[in-house]
Amino acid sequence: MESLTIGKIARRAEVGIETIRFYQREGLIDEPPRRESGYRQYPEETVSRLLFIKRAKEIGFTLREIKELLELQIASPSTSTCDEVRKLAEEKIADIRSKTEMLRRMEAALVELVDSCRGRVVANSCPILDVLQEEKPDGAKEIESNPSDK
Amino acid sequence: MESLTIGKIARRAEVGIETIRFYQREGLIDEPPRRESGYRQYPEETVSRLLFIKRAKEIGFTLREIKELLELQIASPSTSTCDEVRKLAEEKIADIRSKTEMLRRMEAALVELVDSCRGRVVANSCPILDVLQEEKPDGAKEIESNPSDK
DNA sequence: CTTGACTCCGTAGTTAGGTACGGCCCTTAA
DNA sequence: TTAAGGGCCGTACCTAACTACGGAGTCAAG
Repeated sequence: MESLTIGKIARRAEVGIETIRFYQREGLIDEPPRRESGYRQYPEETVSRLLFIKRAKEIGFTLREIKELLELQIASPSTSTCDEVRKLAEEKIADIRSKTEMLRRMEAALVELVDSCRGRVVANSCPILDVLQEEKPDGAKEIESNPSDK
Repeated sequence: MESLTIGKIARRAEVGIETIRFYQREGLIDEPPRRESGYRQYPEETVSRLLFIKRAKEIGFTLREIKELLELQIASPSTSTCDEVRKLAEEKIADIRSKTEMLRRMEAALVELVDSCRGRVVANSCPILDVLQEEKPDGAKEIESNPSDK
């Protein structure tokens, strides 16, 4: 009763039908049950999955990474993978924090830019690139002792 | 004196030489001055630019978008563009906030996952996809009155 | 019971973003 | 002064992630 054709989930998730077939081949979407005719029958849930993929792509995850993220939930098969799951999840959290930090800096730089524009003062050198100035708050790391970089 | 060859900035920014030439062609890096021999001479600043591009790519910006971001600083030519600059900057801020929000949700979901793993309770259905459940805190928008989506 | 929209599949083509090649010239340290 | 290691250029190639095609079977509204 609550099953959808590929065309319907495509419209709901705002992706192409071919894209869904592609994700299927790549293992991001499970192979759904079929009618006798061969038509795919998707559960509602698949729409969420597609939306998740879309959003995750927007924040720079590759399909490979997104697949890993999605698999983090289905780690039920063997309980021994719990540590692995935790490890991978922690890696992803680190990725996410790094991305968030960059976004925070970029937002600050852009807000500053907008403010200076509002104040009728067009900053001659807007601070987008300053995003990186702060990259190493202390100069402890990267002493650049590499002699090949003459 | 403070000029670098393409190989040196490539090593400093940890990108390939060919990539730099490619960015040059695409207009993300200005054409630098040359020696009589034709060798490119880059200022230190170019390294920051390359690092910025790298980081911006990691958070899902395309090269086209990154170019726009970089151009937001050099809006000095005509003061009349101030409004345009502000408009574009505000759009980018909105993009950034949307990305940040998705990252915040994903991080929360993963932290929850790690916590439940730690507690020796492997959640049977980990909450990665719940990221989307909250997508519309109120159900006001998207009434889905489209009759073609039968 | 037909007709127009939908779906099937395999395969080929496309775009973004690099990456490699190769023949030749330049630089620099021994 | 020479040889190893850059660097120059144009062009060709590559991977990821789609996107399109086409011929044949299916569904459902009228």
